Amino acid sequence: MLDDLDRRLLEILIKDSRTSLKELAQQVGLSSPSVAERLRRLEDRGVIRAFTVEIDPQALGYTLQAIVRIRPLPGKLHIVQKLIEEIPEFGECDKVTGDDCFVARLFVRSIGDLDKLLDRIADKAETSTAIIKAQPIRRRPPPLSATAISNP
Amino acid sequence: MLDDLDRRLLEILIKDSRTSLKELAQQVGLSSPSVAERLRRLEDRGVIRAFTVEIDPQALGYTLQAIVRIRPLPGKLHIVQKLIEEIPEFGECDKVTGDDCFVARLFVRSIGDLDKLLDRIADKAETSTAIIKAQPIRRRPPPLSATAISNP
DNA sequence: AGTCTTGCCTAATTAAATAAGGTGAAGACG
DNA sequence: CGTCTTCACCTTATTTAATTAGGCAAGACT
Repeated sequence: MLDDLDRRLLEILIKDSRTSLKELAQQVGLSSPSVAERLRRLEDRGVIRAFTVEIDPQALGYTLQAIVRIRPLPGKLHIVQKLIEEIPEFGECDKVTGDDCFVARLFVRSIGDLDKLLDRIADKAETSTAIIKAQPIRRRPPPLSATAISNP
Repeated sequence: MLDDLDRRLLEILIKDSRTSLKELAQQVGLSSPSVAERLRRLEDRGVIRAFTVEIDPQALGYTLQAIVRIRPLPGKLHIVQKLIEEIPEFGECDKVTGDDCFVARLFVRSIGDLDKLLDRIADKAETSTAIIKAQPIRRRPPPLSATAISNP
């Protein structure tokens, strides 16, 4: 699937996607056109979904994050999903097995805003909210090479 | 905090962080050195945390994701946290208020791997696992400008 | 009023990305 | 068993972008 060079290129790009082809090339021992070609293929294959910037919510005034578990009332599932998608403060939402149909992440500037946002869903779903106190692991990609578990 | 030009630059970079300074410059009506300077300052201020690539877990064989709620047994909190951090399949972990001390995202290649991973925590914490069936909202940054809620 | 700072500009320089064309090894096939 | 094709890579030349240096104007500060 991925060879060792691909993995090394990805590791570097995850840390800094602005790394030049030249720099990438010498780190892995290829020429820059070869690196360019590999990257193009990683994108084509969908391994690299996007080149992007990571924004710090705190720096934007979003000092509070919460995990919200959402159980739409009977018949309200689709309306609830649409509603969530349209609220930009939801920074992530997963539809999961179990009673809590959705698990979502909410970015807010204050507890007041949290309350206001949850009110907008309150008549269509039950919610349980947990305020995030710390982030032991911030978003990171899955392992690129075999791990203790996936390849024992 | 951020002016309108900063926001427009960020919006473009979020979509594609490889956008050239020249391109950015003409999109917002500045010269490229000016854009370069603004980006530098956005980084210095910590608004832009990093330039990175988004990896597709599926393309790497991680076809399954789960949300795991973790309640460490008495006295095991730190050990559990350390354990989680060291398992690369955890792609995210938040420490939250409430009974479920941690809420984490797990990337796995199979149900079997999920089971093996949870076993490694089983003697130190209680866990509740929800398999992700769909992702109505994939990771996205908080809103850059005022919203209905945060500025009513 | 004078001067400092800030944010921007243009022009020149340096550096990087891309395009074109060639080489050699591995596997496919007559 | 040899030849042909494909593939991944290389180097070099060209194009394009980033950076540096220096200057200008507006608003803040003394």
